[in-house]
Amino acid sequence: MARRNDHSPDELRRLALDAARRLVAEEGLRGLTVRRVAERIGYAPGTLYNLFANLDELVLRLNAETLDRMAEALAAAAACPPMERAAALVEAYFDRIEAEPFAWGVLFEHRLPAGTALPDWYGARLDRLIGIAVAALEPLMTAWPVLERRRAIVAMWAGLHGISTLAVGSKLALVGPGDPRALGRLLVSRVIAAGPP
Amino acid sequence: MARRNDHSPDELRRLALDAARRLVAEEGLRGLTVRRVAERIGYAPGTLYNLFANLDELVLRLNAETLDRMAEALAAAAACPPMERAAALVEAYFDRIEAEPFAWGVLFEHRLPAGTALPDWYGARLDRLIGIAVAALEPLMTAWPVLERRRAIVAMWAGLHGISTLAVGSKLALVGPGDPRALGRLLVSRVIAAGPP
DNA sequence: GCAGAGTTTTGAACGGCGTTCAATATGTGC
DNA sequence: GCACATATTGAACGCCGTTCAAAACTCTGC
Repeated sequence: MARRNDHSPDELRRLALDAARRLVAEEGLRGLTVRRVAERIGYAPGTLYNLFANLDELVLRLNAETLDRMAEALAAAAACPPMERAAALVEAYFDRIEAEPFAWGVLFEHRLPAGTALPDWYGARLDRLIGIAVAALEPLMTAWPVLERRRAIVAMWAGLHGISTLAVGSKLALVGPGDPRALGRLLVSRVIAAGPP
Repeated sequence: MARRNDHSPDELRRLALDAARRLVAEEGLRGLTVRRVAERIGYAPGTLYNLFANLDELVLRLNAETLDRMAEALAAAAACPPMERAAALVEAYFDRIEAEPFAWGVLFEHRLPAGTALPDWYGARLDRLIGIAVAALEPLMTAWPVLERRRAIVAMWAGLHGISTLAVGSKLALVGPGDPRALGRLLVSRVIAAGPP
């Protein structure tokens, strides 16, 4: 069989990624298998290997789209008056995660085999995200020297990831009071206000 | 076959966890399988199911020990003059992670099947860890109201986890300058110094 | 219409996985 | 020695990711 002509390769990739996203939303990374994706889109497992090098690449593509969605949410939130901007970004960040907690979890749960590096197109997504945060927050950090601002923003960024990761894995509730959003607000507002050491 | 009497059940669990830790150190979570652990300790795969309910429990036990080691490292670092304590804790934290980066990664990479809660004995480990940080740092946070201190410490704690997770998965280098330790120091020192919003 | 070339799709096959469980080998107490 | 209890085994099951020769399809040139 070949060229069923139902779908172009790009359409097939779209179908596969949508099916994968749905599987992840339902059961997390453990529920995402090549065979199940294939079944959901009505093709044989082998077909997926024409579209992606292997399951790892499919997961990376899925994660890239998750990052893109976050980037759009943050960019939209950044378009507000400077005074409210930091708070708006934090809210948008957690809104996005709560909309798709499993997909966000996969971002950290998935690791490439030892020795395999993340592809460039994936790194570009991370860059874009941090770039949005830097552009939005830098002007607010009047207490910081210009050259230190990016570093501080990366620290906040990583800090938010930590909070959200622990929250998604329900390892945060065990440890203390306060919802993740409050912790995120705390972290970001304190670092912005504090100024350098 | 039965009662080979080479090892008591507790000794067997010890052997299995040691083998598991070595496998993780070599290849990460992907390299940790029931069959390989069994092979390394010279028993059949089925035997491991007398010692652990399943592979998930084995991983949780391994993670619990990883948390215990971190707790000991932090407790040791906290026994220093208050002025140096925050910095000492951050250094000890990253020292520990660098000693076993793969094992630390497994802490976040591993998720239980959807719907399964973390067991109590695991939560106790998390509690002990955060308790050590709270006891060590609370006295330093003179700018914070007493009731807010724990919340702020949890936020820092989660923030450090974010930094270390991104660093271990090499998703941090892609995004900005500065080594993880510097970001950790920045986060902790700024929150401690800042005082509440 | 048709033949052949060129692709896409298939599905069986492979080795490995977690997990179960009847059968078995080894102890212990009599 | 013998029966009881238990720790251990390893084959079996159903799943997994991945490969690849064969098959099914489309397209081209006639």
